[in-house]
Amino acid sequence: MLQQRSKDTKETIRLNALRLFAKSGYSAVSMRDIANAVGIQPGAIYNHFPSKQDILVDLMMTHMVDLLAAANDAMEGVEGTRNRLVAFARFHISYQLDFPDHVFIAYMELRSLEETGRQDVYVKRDEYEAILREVLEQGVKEGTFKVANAAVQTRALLAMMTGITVWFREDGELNRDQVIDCYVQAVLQSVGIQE
Amino acid sequence: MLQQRSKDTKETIRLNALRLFAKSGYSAVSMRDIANAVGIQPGAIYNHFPSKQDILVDLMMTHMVDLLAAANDAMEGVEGTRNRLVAFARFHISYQLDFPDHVFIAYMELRSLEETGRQDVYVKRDEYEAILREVLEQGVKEGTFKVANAAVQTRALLAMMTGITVWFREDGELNRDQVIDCYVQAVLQSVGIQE
DNA sequence: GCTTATTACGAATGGGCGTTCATTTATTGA
DNA sequence: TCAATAAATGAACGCCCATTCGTAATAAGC
Repeated sequence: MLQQRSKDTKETIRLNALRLFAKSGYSAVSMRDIANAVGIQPGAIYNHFPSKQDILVDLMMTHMVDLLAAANDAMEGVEGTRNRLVAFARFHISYQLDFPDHVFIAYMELRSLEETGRQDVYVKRDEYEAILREVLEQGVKEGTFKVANAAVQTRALLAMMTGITVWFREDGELNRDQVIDCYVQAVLQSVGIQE
Repeated sequence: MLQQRSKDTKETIRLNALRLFAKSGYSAVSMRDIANAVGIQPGAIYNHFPSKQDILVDLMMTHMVDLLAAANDAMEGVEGTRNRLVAFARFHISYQLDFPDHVFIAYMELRSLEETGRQDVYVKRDEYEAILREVLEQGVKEGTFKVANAAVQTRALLAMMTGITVWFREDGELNRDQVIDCYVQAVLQSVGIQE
């Protein structure tokens, strides 16, 4: 039997675990499933991750850190609350569409995390939510936006935009940019801005 | 050992399975977990349901049927697109808050359903989405609403409103009615209506 | 009160689970 | 070149899984 010997086995494990977790859910995926997908024996995974739980924590934390960095990047230098809202919306939706699996497990598998990892993820998520919330608060303060409660609206908008991955298909009736435009318009109007 | 003998064991199984599935996910919950919660032996469940999968199908289909009936009820006799939109929004959000576990598993455990049950649920879900979509289409036709694409906006709004259960707590900063008002305003504004 | 249908128990089935480990093989650095 | 390290195998561990089944206890109909 030929042995696959490569430096990036760890990365391959990550990729396959992510895909499988996203498709079937953390608890429905076994270490054997992951090992099969990678093409190694189950035991070999433990050379790279101390446990199944650690794979999930790794995936979720990596995602949150990357997401935050990318978001801050996208917002940097954008001036004006309206522009900042549009920038955030476009960034968020694009990110969902680019990394649907990451987003899905970060959202869905919080309950599969043991306490330690969960708290870390919560902190990052709050940090991410704060970016949008601050834009909304600023807009309300200036009178640009009409929003009853910025914190509530933040969660409402994030849920709205995140939901896109549930139904969007690249080969569907509308293409990516058309759908993004629809959502951006909905976001803008929802804060009381008419085009 | 005392034996619990009651006609509504089946209903108790349903209740506990729902609660456990919502908390931990279908595949993370074992028949032993359910039996423990009910206070019977695992084997006894099979007097009421032919399999674990059938419990899930039962829960999801019952929910979808109830949801549809309640929605049609709530919309009956409501005239005018704006009123109908508000009625639907209020109904949908209230229903989420009243039955968060039902809603959660109907949304989350579609992937745990085998093909047969899944198709049935999809049909019901489409039927439900159609109620909102038709309101939006009507509003666009009359010029009451400003919406780029009614089908997209339907999914966007449903995702937004459904997301409320993720964070809302009855003992939180805002009470139920205040939160509903926030969401209704966001919904109305998102279709281009200013209060 | 007795028969019959329900519903429960409790033990067993075969199989899959996460994880461990002794061992072998490949790669790396001096 | 050769020891040291890293990464794989493959078999095993004990445990839990969904489900089955013979048997016992209960409830319902006559």
